[in-house]
Amino acid sequence: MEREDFGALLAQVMRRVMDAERPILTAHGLSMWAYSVLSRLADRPMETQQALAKSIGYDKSRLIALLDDLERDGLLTRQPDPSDRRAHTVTLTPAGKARLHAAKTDIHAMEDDLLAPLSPTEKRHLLSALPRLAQEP
Amino acid sequence: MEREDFGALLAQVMRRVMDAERPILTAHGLSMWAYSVLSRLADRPMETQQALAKSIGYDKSRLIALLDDLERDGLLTRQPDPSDRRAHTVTLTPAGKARLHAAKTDIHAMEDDLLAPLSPTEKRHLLSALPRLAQEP
DNA sequence: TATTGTTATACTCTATAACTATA
DNA sequence: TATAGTTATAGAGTATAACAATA
Repeated sequence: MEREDFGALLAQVMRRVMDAERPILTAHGLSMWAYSVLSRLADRPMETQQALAKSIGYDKSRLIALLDDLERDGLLTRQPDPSDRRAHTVTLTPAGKARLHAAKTDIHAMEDDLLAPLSPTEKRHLLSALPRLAQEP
Repeated sequence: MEREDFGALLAQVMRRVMDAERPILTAHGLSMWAYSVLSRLADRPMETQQALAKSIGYDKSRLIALLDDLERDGLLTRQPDPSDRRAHTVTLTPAGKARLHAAKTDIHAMEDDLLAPLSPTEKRHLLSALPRLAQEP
């Protein structure tokens, strides 16, 4: 086998990143999925919970309990859409933004540490290549 | 938030790769973990099952049933180490090597496809950077 | 006593299908 | 009828502890 699997390499790096991320998120009172939800809502509110679930690759039924917790903690709000009262718009609260920002700061510091072995050029190439690989062509 | 999380990017790419890998492995009669075991054994046999479990990030207790299946299918053998009869050396059979090679060929083709949007330089940088990020410093 | 492979068991995560309320 | 959110439940995946054989 001439070359190592790209997927296997990704998995190994992923494992390292997640192992380093878990304690940071725990310290901020967030699970991995909670962090994923808050991150997704940082840019703009989501019109429906279903769209939110799909965009982070989560199941709409599992999302309920997660949103319940985050809402109870005051990190986000669910508001029925006036034009379609079945749908709920999910919005980050100021407290949610603050919590996210605090966690993200620590995570970025950890990631910078992890990426330190790379040269600036490599780092730049990596961070420019990954987004293109992430989305369907 | 100035930049996207490295971890989030990795997760997205990982999701794409795994979605593309699953049907290929199924076609070759392998689960993700089975493929991981065979890949790990490709270079050289493992002296103990415990070492094998650790090196692929799996649980030693869960490994049992997986090895049972792979052994029953004739893809690998477990042999008690003569010097320590508690330990079992796990070795790939010719059939195991053939199955792995067939699967790996298809997976590499899929990966080449997935990496196609990158320039040769980017691809080279990526495949050289990941192994260094994969291992602890 | 400690370790390897193994088994049993409990726990978490995930997917599926059904229910309600709106449309 | 179809869809958004929700609930309930079954199944897969995972972790933990305990056991027998060997060191």
